[in-house]
Amino acid sequence: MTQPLSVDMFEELCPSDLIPLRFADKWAALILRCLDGGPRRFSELRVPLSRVTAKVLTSSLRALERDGMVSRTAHQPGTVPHVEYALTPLGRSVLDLYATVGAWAAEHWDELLEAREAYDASQ
Amino acid sequence: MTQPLSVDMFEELCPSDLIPLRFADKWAALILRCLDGGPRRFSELRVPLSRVTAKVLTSSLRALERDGMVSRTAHQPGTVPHVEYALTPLGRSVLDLYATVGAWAAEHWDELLEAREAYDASQ
DNA sequence: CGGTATCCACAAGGATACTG
DNA sequence: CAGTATCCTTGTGGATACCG
Repeated sequence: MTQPLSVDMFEELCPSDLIPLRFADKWAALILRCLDGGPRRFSELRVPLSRVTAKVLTSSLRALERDGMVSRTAHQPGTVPHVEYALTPLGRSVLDLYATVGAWAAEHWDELLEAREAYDASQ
Repeated sequence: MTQPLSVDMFEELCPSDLIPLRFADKWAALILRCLDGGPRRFSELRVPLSRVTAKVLTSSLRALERDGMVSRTAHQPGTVPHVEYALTPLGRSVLDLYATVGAWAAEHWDELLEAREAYDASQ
C-alpha cells in the first residue's frame, strides 16, 4: 500500500522545527544533564565539561537560556561574581525527552552498529 | 537538594551518542517521513524535497542507509536506472521516535517562543 | 534516471590570550 | 569568577555543471 506524497514537504515541517530542541547543539544535552542535580555555577560546569571551552560553553548556555530551558542568575553580594545556572520547568521537560531518546538509542544501538559495519564492509 | 557532578561527563555520554540518531542531519527527519507511505524512487523524493539539492539528498540517503534506517534497491530491468528507497524496521522505529519529539515540540512550542521573545526583548 | 564532480559560503566549534 | 576578544579550522550544506 503506497500513499501519495505531499507536493511540498516544507509546507508541513521545516527543518527549523527541530532546531529549537537543540538536538543539533553538540553540548546542549550534556549541559542540561549537568544541571539535573541542582543549580550550578559556571566554574562548576567547566569541571565535568572540561572538553568544552569557556567560549563555547557560554554560547550554548546563552542559547539554552534564550529558549527558556535554563535560567541564569547573577548574585553579587560583594565584588566577586557569582552566577548560577539552573533548569527551568521547560528544561526539565526536555531532559525527560532526552531520556526517551536515550532509551531508544540504548535499545537500538547494536542494530545500528551492525548496519554500519555491514555497510562499511561492502564499500 | 543538590547532587554531586561527575568528574568527567564524557565518561558517561559523548556528544557522538546522539549523532547516530541523525538529529543533527538537517533533512533526515523529512526524508524518513517521505518514505513513510511506501518505497520511493530518487526522483519521487526530489518533488516534496524540492529545496534539497540532489547532492545533499544523496548524501543524506547514504548516511541513513549506512545507519540501517533506509534500504536502497536498484532494479535494472533494461538500461534505464530504477532505484527505490524504503524504510527499514529501524527506520520505522526512529520515525516513531520523531513523532514523540514532535509531540513534545507541539506541546511546548508556545512556551519556547515566549521565552525567546522575552529574551530578545531584554537584550 | 540517478546520480557525481567541483567549487563555494557560512556557521559552529575550538585555541589562545586577555579582562571587569 | 565569569566570562570576552581574536583568530583559525572544519564541515555541512548549497549552486552549478556534467555523466553513465
